Amino acid sequence: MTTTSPTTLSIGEVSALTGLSAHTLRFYEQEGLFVAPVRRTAGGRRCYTQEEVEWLRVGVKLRSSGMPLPEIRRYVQLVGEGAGTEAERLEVLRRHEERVRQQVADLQEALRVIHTKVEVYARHLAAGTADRVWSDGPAC
Amino acid sequence: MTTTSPTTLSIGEVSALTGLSAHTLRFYEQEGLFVAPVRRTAGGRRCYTQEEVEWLRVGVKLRSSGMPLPEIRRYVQLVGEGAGTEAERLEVLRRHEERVRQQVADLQEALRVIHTKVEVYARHLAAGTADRVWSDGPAC
DNA sequence: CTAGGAGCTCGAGTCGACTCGAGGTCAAGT
DNA sequence: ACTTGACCTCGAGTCGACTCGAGCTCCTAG
Repeated sequence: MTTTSPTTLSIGEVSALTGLSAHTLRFYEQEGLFVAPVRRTAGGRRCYTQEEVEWLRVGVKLRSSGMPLPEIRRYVQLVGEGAGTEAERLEVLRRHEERVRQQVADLQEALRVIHTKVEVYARHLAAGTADRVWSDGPAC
Repeated sequence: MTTTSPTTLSIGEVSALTGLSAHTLRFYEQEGLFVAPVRRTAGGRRCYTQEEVEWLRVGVKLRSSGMPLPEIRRYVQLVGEGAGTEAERLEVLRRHEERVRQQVADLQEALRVIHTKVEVYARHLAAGTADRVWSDGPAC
């Protein structure tokens, strides 16, 4: 991957740094997930600033926690509008935070159910090694 | 929705009970998420047993925690094969349990990042009410 | 006996977020 | 000058899990 000046990074470098593919980085730009289009070199190649990479680190967490692209775009757009939009940005983030907390709670509930089942199987297998494992009751 | 005998349930009843749509219940059946095809009335309508509904409660948790249909199908198939497959069933469940734990951990990490950002905005807004909110440093 | 709601099958459509490929350009080492 | 590998754009394809609709049948209450 191309190496760029000390303060600026090629798409390949950013890809390595963020774990996003170059394809995805271009896609995100096109989807408006950067405050402004990424700057280009004379030859037309993207060069990312440190700040953009910083934002990507956050953006990746927003995505991986399930924030839809349109909502991220909205947030970015607010940032782009500058001062005065902070309250709404906060609201967007808070709403998402709440959703993630709910998600975690739901997963933990699922985990409870799954783990119970795991325990049942584990117990029966431990008890029945070299023996017939229970064949009564619901089979699943 | 049609009401059925005391021990058996119509698709509408099961839908109400599990939160899955009738469409989805049929889809699941076709995808092999039941040990055997659901029994039918003389008129060709599905009638679910209590046991099947019991299983759906578990199945729903597996799905909602992200287990892919093919893996659920595999588990169901093992159940269908009867005694002797318990060890593999356990393994399938354990593998999924592990994935869910990882998912939770990832979400919690994302939550940490998001919450930090929320706090930053909250603090700045609290400090700057009726004043200009910070306009220095990275804008996002 | 008839009306209307619940079910049935089958095939097609949707949705979001990538992911890929073709066909070309740019740049750095030899 | 050439080769090679990283980039570029644009449009199309993929994937999983539903979701919907058309056109038909069934059943029960009035």
